[in-house]
Amino acid sequence: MPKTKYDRIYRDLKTKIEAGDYEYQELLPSESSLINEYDCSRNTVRRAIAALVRDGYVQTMQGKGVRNIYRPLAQASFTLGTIESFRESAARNHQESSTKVVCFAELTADAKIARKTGFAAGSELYYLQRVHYLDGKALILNHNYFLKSAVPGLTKEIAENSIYAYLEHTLHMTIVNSIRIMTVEKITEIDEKYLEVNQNEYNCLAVVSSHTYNSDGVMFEFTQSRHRPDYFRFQDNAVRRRF
Amino acid sequence: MPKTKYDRIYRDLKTKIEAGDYEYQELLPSESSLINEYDCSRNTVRRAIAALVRDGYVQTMQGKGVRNIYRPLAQASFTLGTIESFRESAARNHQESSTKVVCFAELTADAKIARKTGFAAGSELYYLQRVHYLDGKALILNHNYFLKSAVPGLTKEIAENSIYAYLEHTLHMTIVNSIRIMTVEKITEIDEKYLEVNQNEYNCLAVVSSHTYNSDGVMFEFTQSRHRPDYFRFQDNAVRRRF
DNA sequence: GCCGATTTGTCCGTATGTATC
DNA sequence: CGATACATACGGACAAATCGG
Repeated sequence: MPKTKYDRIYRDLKTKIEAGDYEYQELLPSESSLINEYDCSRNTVRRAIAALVRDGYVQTMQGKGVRNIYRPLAQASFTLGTIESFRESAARNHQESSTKVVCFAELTADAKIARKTGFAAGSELYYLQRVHYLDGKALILNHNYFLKSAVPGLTKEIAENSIYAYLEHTLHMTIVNSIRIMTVEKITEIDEKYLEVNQNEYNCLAVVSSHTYNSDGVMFEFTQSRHRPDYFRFQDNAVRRRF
Repeated sequence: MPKTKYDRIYRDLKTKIEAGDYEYQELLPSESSLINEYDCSRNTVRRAIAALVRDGYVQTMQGKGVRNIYRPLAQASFTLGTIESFRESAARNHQESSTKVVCFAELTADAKIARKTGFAAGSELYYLQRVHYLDGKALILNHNYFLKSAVPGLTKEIAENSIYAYLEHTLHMTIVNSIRIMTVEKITEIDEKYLEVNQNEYNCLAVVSSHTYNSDGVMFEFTQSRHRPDYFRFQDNAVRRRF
């Protein structure tokens, strides 16, 4: 599966760390021994290690070595920094997932929708409402807007499964990056209807709005994900920039 | 100020992009012309560009070039992926900030605190409650726990200003990374007291819990930041991993 | 305190592959 | 098809930090 050399090394080390091959705080093998082990250049090893640093798995110390700081998560959570479909993060957390399409429509963006989504007014769009279930519980209500010209042939059946699999494997689109904003908003009647939250308990929910781009540089998706507050959980590894 | 060559290039390009030197969707100069412009190797240019990709400023396209996708933010927000002190993000957003220490205590971690913070039971800790103000409004209630052995000599006066400045410039500590979890929690009386939120309007708030490590690999800080929901706003640029 | 060995950090040059135009 | 552009990979040199003798 790994297409490149550094990816193979990255995955191999990551698997070993997750399996507990290195103690918490233990040093990994030095770069030079990894070079021998994987029969590659120093740059290639360093690239794999840099990816582990970004993941929060290890930290590097000049003159000392590379330390394992990985701690298994106590609870399942979504991740920041990388794009994952709902199905993918469910699989990563070893959870059962399913998706129900409660609305599938085609529309033309008016001024209000344009302002809300960032698409140009007049754009032809698919508009979907989808509910994501994890281990049988309704957790997320998604409002998806897809640019029809970039995502032709979308159907309700595809949306019940994985839209991203359709984009990547059938349309051969390359998804590149997604700019996301997380906020907290008041709960609405629609939220209540699909997410079965008791307003007396929680009167707001977590909202993740995202603008997603493909390799042609076109923003092809705007999505607003409304998360049940009691199950909302995002994880992030932040690094200090030292310049 | 930039200590390395790739940092100088990174900052220079970033400044130009923010200043609007390149149109949205316009291509940046090719790697080879940047090599000439900055008189450096290809690796160095690529490293600077990789940092801009991570920031969500540009996207690279094999065979085509590097496209500017930077859009100035409509609203101020905190960032994910990088560690910023409250003062630093306020400055980035051109906002006035101040901090009030409402509790400064020293304590020894019992079993309950150990479970909550991740410090070993018996650890000597500083415990602080601080309220952060932005443009005069109380936005964040922070519960900080610092490991006394790693952060000696902390005082209320230091905490009123910038603890991170003290850590980095006085103690010469190197802050490396921070593992953060974002959740939504019910509002408490303490929150209400300091953040002046009307419970009828919002009965919950956004909580960011973080475990922060220094270059010795010790977790020296656990912080729970409780954000006023109506001003909570975090931004993230996620990339699709393509392997 | 010094020195040498080890380890990571920065930077360079080159070769080859792949995608675009 | 050739020229251009980014992607991967290799190898080498020197700097900076750490550690043990």
